[in-house]
Amino acid sequence: MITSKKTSRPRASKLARPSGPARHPVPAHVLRSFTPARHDHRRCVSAALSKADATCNASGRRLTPLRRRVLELVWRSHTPVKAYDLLAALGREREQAAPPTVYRALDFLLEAGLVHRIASLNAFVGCGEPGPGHTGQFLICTACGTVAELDEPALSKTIAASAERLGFEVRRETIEIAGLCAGCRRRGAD
Amino acid sequence: MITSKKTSRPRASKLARPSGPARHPVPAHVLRSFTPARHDHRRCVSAALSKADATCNASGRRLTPLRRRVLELVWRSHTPVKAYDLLAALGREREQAAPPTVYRALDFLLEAGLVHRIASLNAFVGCGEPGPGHTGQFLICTACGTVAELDEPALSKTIAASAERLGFEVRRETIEIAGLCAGCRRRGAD
DNA sequence: GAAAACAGGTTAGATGATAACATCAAAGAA
DNA sequence: TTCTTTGATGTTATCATCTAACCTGTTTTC
Repeated sequence: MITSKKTSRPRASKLARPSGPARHPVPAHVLRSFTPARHDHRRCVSAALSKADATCNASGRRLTPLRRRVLELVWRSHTPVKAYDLLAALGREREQAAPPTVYRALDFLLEAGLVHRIASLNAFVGCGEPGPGHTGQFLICTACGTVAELDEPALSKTIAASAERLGFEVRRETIEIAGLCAGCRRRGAD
Repeated sequence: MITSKKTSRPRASKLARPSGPARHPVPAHVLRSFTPARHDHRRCVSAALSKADATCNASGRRLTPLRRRVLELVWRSHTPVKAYDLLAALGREREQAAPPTVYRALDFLLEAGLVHRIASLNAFVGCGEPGPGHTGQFLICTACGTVAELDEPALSKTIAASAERLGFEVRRETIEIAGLCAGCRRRGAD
């Protein structure tokens, strides 16, 4: 995952989202869209880190160098990243890196709402719109591995209605939809 | 899980669902409801096994003694069962029981649609309405551990609509809603 | 009855996650 | 400032979950 990251090309400074006639314009409820084929991923990552700095400052949380570094590694890829891949990446750049190092950082980032855990993959993705309250709704492409994050109130509303009828009190929603993203369908991925 | 199963009382042969004025009558889209406090669980399990026999016969799959036994162990409890609890239970009744024994049986049962995997718990539950095509929608009570399975077309429809707008082709839905069931709320569980 | 396909046993190990305790640094109180 | 408390991380060990690979025996199919 981490190892297979495509080296981003700094000079391809098109807009982050292609300006041509997109076949599937990104609706407003999409917190994190599928990766445009070519985009300046450096910008993508640094934007995420800036947001993280801001939200941590605002909430009085300490985004330490280690935590920030783990967040950066998570954002390095648009596909979910495994804890042990993070561990390996950390191990390459510093002496000390044991499982608790990574898991503690991830716990912090999860709690701060900066990353999400994808239960069906045992993996983690950066959150496109950090902050409390929004729940995980994900579309996961099984071909390219990319994840899009939704915040679809209609979905939560439907769930709430269904739960209501059974007298069930909703606390946490795990919604992970696996399938094929538009790009992979177009190029005929299975 | 397996170890903490309540011994079912064979003589309490009320109906499986209480006939009194239920506060939350079970709607039709509920494939597997929260356990009524008292029900003849033996009947519950044997019904599941009969259904399994039937669907396997119909589809030409071989529900071997081992697979059938694992399915029975899964159904022993209305809460999701962990693979290693199954392994321990098997180990008590036969010599040979290693992880692959259980995981292979579970793979078969998953494929046959006889059990579901709850990704957020790394655990398995029996499927209330075996057969292909229906996707996992679960309400999970964090207090008593019981799981209800839904087949709420409105939910799938909402997801389909959302995916459609992004050109995403849905293949598999993982919907796991954690919270409190009616019973646990009533008795004031946290 | 031989070949092929399938079920299961067995060994080993990869991957995922946590407990428990030690150390050091930052933040707040005296 | 110095002391004290809290929080972050290092370190070791272990538990939990899942899979690969290879082998044996049993059905199924031809």
